[in-house]
Amino acid sequence: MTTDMDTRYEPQKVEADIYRFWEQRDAFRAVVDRSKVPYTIVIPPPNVTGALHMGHGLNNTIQDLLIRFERKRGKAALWLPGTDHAGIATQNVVEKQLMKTEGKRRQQLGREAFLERVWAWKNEYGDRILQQLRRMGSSCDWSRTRFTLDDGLARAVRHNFVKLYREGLIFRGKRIINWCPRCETALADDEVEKPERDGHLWHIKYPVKGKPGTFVTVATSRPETMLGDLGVAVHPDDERYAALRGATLVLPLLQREIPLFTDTAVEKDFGTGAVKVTPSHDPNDFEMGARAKLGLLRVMDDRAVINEHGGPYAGLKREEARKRIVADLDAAGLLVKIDAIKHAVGQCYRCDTIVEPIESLQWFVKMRPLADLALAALERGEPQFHPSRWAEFYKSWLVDVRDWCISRQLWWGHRIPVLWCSKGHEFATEDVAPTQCPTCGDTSLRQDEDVLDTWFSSALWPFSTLGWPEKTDDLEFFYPTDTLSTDRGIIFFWVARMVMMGLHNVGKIPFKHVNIHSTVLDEKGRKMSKSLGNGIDPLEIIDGYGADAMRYSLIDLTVEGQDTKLSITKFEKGRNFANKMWNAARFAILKVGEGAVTKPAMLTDLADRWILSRLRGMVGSITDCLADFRFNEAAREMYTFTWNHFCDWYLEIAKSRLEPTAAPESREAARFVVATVLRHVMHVSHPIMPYITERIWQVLRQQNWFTDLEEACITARWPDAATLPYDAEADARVDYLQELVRGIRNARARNEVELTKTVDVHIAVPSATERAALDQAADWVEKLAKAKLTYAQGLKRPPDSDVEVIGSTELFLSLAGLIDVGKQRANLEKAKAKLEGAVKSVDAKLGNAQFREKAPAEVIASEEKRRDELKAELAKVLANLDALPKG
RNA sequence: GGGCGAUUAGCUCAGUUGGCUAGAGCACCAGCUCGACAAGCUGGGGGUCGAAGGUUCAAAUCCUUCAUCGCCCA
Repeated sequence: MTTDMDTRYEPQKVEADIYRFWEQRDAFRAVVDRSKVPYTIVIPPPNVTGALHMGHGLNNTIQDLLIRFERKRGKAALWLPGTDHAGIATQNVVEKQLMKTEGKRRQQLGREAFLERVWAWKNEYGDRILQQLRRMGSSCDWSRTRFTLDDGLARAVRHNFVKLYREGLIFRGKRIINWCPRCETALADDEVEKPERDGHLWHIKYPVKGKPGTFVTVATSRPETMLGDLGVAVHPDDERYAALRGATLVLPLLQREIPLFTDTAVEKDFGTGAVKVTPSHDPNDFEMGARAKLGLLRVMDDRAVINEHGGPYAGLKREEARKRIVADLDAAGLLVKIDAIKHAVGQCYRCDTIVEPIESLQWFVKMRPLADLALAALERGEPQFHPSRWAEFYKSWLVDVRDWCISRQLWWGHRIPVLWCSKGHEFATEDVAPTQCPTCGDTSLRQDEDVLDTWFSSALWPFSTLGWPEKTDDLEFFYPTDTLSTDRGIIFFWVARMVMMGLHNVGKIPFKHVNIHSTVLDEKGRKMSKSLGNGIDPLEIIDGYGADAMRYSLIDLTVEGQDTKLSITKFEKGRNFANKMWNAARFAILKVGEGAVTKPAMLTDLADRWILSRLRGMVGSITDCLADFRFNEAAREMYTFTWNHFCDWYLEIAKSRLEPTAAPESREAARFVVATVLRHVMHVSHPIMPYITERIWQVLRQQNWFTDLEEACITARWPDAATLPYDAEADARVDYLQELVRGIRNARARNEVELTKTVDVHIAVPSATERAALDQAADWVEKLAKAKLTYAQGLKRPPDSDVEVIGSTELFLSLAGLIDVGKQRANLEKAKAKLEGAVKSVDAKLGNAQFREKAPAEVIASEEKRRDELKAELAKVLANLDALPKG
């Protein structure tokens, strides 16, 4: 890195070098250090198949800024990275590749050979997303990178499974599960998406046996399931069917005889009040069928093709079977009517294929006891959600929790550690290669073919990555973690399950805070998705605008709890800000030059006192904002301070004092102030904009301004606002002087005075206070306003001048020959109207007896003060208006 | 059907616990190459805060109802 600074900040030239610099210094590594307070974040592990998208961009910016902030605050900060094996998604990718390149299905290859292919794929592409995270500037401790299928995590998964199995919290049973016929696996309830779509409700007549001409009409949105009907249910109180109780119906098309039975779960008022019952293909029917002991009858295979129980429809895909069945019913005169309806149809969250509810033998986790642990923790306020409303959302799921189907008919994943011996004994074991049955010693063993839901391993992530089930130093020191930042979409999938497993296994919640970040939408407010092609690639933004610009813009745009609408042009703000910061530093370095800056014994200059006081406010505020999850406020603070206060005002004021010709004492003070401000701005901007601040920091080091400037910004200790001076007088005086400068500029613009021309300005100040302010700063007011000032109390208005009233101060701009009475009058009339309106509203308020009686004293006092000020200002405006030549 | 969120300038959004004349960025208009920055500087125009009620001395802010949009659950 060199000190040469281009006139524009060019992130492409420096980011890679800076990242290397941090890595060479081992700056991201977290060490167990009991003299420090730990601060831990575990990354939500992205899928190995994934590519960085803007949601990752935002979430990882948040995590990185928290980690950088806490690291700079002196904590032992650990950001633990890694990836998730993503069972279905990864298996799909490799299956597709296999089909494309070799025309083979995985079954043709066999389990072992196929898994070799997946591992090969993972080893080649699996860390692509981690490389992309580096581009963003993510300061993860890469030495601790974990993968949900690596040995340690596999061990944790087996340990957890066996523990839950022995505790009776994992069981195997026949239930209706969601089956994806494309992925050929079971899915958990929350892996099914249910968008509303157009469908039909077919009303079908089922003939009553032995009563020709008598029918019971049922309605269904899935007519093909009638092949599996084992009964028709009505409510026991439904008078319409009282006469038919105990009747037998004849299932159309198959002529199967099925009973009409009663069940209180039937809704009398819905449709005809009679429902067809297909126990193997619907969760409600499964329950009713069990109560009525109807038995089970699956009519579809794992690829949603009608099986041998479907009679003439055997061999048809479900869609084709539906068409044929409807046509045949119609031909038989059994189709009463077809209603168009809108209904929610389940589809696979990985491939969008319509999910088939099917009766199947699967492994489940009994969730109630675990959810109760999480609910009890929530009562204690653990974890804390940001924004807090998500706690309710999370709670609602825990209250209504259902058992979790954890077996998947996939090959890529953690194999279920349950075995059976040839005598039929079942056992679960942590042993990877068990040789005999613990019950009978039989050595002929068969392991369950299925693997576990990916979320089963993700649920252990905050502690399995720290060494659990071993009692490691890492686990003891870094657990519970501090903050989990994630998307609201996986509060149930992941957050809730981590909490339950953390409480159950480690006895402590896995994280103290859960930050639910915004959802990133496109400029039209739609979710960014591959299929819409409306995503913005973070890497393109980094290439074009720089990582800091992307990070800054994302944080600036993202209000806690609101979704973020994004378009490429939004990143210009971040880029422009980085450029501004760069140029401020460039200017400072140019003018302050090399060599030590020394703190003056006393700060005398008003502008110096003012900017340091503002700096104090900004540092304190950003510290609070970052500690309090108000990131966009922090972004705005640094922007306003750097751009408006520091660049627009302080640097402009200090320019002449930094010239070599300036008085040495004044110049030294200005050098000190510029250097100090810059140093602090780099500190507090670092969490959001790490690259540019580190780059500038390195240039500052070469300037040798400070003997105590740490070697790297990333690890330099976060500043304490309390060490900076608070100066109310300077704040107030500079506010006033800024008003004067703006007033003069305004009058100049109104009168079209050329920018190069210095104008004479007479200022009638109302009191000694304002005079004192001008005594301290007239030089820079003159410079910034391009004016020659004369000021005193009670100064009269010179001839040929325009006036600007600022509170109780009058500014008279001498305009020999250029005076335009019309413009002056318009200006004063406008001021008059505005002031009169304000005075009227204040008078109304103060004239109200209720207000005087009930409002707090300080509010009344401030209103009175305001009224006096407004009236004084109005009086001056009126007097000046009066003095204008008539006509 | 139930729950949550949103509605503020042309656009995208801020606006703490109710308390000055409601702010910013972009866009727009006018003027600026003045030795940090045109990705810039200076000045300016632009809003009855979705609607209607209510509480209050005081409402963008609290309450009720309604409208529109979005998300989640059934």
